[in-house]
Amino acid sequence: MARAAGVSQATVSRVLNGNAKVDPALRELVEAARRELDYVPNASAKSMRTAKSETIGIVASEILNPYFPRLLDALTREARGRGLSVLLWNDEDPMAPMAQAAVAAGSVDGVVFAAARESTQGVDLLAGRGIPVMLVNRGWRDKPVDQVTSDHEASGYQAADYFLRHGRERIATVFGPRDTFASPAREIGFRRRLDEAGISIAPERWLVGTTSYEHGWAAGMALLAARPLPEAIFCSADVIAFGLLSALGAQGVQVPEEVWVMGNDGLPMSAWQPFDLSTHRQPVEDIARIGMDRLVARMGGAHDDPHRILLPTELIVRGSTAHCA
Amino acid sequence: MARAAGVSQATVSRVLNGNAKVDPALRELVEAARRELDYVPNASAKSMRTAKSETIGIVASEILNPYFPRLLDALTREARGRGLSVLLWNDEDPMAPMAQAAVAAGSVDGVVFAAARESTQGVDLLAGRGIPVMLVNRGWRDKPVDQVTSDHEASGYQAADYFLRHGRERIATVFGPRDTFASPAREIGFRRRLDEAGISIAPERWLVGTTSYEHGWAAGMALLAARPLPEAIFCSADVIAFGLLSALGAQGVQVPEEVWVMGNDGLPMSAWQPFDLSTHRQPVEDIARIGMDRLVARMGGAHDDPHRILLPTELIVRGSTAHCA
DNA sequence: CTGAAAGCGCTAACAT
DNA sequence: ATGTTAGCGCTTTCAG
Repeated sequence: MARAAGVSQATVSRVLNGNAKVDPALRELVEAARRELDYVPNASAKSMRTAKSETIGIVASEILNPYFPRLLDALTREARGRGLSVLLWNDEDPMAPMAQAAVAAGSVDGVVFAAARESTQGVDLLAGRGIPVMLVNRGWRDKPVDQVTSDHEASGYQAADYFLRHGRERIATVFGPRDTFASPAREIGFRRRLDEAGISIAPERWLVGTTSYEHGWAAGMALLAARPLPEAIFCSADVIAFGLLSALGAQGVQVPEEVWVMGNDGLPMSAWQPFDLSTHRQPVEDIARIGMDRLVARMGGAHDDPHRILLPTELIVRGSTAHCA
Repeated sequence: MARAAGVSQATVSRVLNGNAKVDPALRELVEAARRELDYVPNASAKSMRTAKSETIGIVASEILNPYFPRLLDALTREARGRGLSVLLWNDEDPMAPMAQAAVAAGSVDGVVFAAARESTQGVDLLAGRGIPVMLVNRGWRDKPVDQVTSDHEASGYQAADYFLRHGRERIATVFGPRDTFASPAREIGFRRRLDEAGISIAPERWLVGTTSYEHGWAAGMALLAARPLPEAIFCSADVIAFGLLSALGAQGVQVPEEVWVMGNDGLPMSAWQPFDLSTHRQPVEDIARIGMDRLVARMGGAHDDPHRILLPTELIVRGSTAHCA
């Protein structure tokens, strides 16, 4: 390439990186040669020399969770907009071994944890070594690690508040796993609002299981077994609510006339007619943008205290709660 | 690392790569030091020296298509099982510029095209330069490029055959975009079976649009406007069928009593009670496994003719067609 | 402002 | 069987 342009290797580097002052004539020579040859600098050589890879890794453990594609789409767009490549690790191990190895090998400059489950050790290992780490949509109050998340606890609180404001006090709830971040936070928020109102829920109406259609279905069947029916049911994830609504429908229970149902996540699917589900929309694009901003700042050497950013969710009222009985 | 183990750099390399014979005592020395230091060889240096990155790229243009997560999950698992890293490019440009740049920079050894749309130019550029390229779930009869895909045309043929075998001859169809691979192939197969039976479909009952719930909904509304209703409707994607079923339901049309509906893809969601959709299941895991096998062979230097592998889909009969009117 | 040269951390050829 | 050495393609001093 330097030969083709008739200049030194150093000049090529200077032109391509735009750092130093180069004579316009030489610059044009280099750029012509680059166009001619479709030249792209070798990433390994550059990375070895600079100790930067211009690549981030994303740790994902739940690609099949219907919540994930939106987040992945947003994250990859943000990365692209910043000239960063994305390594995707489909890894459910809490140690995040693929991330550890890639960081140790210098393959990535930073790591986004998008995994739903609480993989403390993997994050600790990286953060402890000073590697730029970003937690998206995972609250983790005590850890000195950057994190951007929608305010799961507030959305739980607001869901309960919405039920109570509309006079629905005989309530049931269906939650996802306790070893994730979002679901327990929503539980805490929901319970807090109930406590304020002095309302309690019997254990058999406070169900915990997986984040899945199947769990929602099973929960629906279980809740229908006892009378009187709840006036309102909160699900910690839309996909759970889909299963619940399906079970209610299969048993001939009218929503919202007999029971209100509210989900959480704001999946596009929640607007589909058979569900028409009231829910809280998560600001996924904002999470990705702000999170990536922060990660890039860390990779650029920012040494300030970790940020913990909570973004508000937006209540979307649809047919599953809209019409009073 | 060589210093820590008290041996030469070359011996370290030999132990870690396991290629050459090394004295067991020295080997143990090296391995002890590696455990001690958590040493991982620098990926850039290795890559520069070997001109291999042990990384593949995946070109994806439709992360939000509900079909995609299963494929991505399967592909990343297969890659991990082979010790390959995965760069994900969320890129809807037909030239696949991110893939071009990464290949030119030596960042990847091979490229999987998982994009639904027909991005001919990007594939041509890579394949023309002899880069290992794999097309998953995209038929491309004429191109000298490896490809593994479910047999979209056969699944269309079988869907029509199923309708006709059950005496459903007043048929409507709802397809996805013509500039993709899967949908037109399904169209061709479906039409071929109809032609064999001498059955034709009026243009207003042969709808083409996007692969989306919304298109399915709109198609449903359009098809309901004319009487008599079709006896059976084929959708080229499950997600279209979801919209169609929703529209039929909203208009009080009974499925399957009044109309049969069949989808295509075999999404897990198609089993959900509100849809209970007959469909063709794509062998996504097999596609990923066989495709990755082939790509790895190419990256290993295989120079034989491109493979074009068609995998059969499996008809799943559910409530949307099961019960005769 | 430009070129020459060193060196990033590996692997492979060569020498022992 | 092991060590020594060259060199992959860049960026960055350092001279000029």
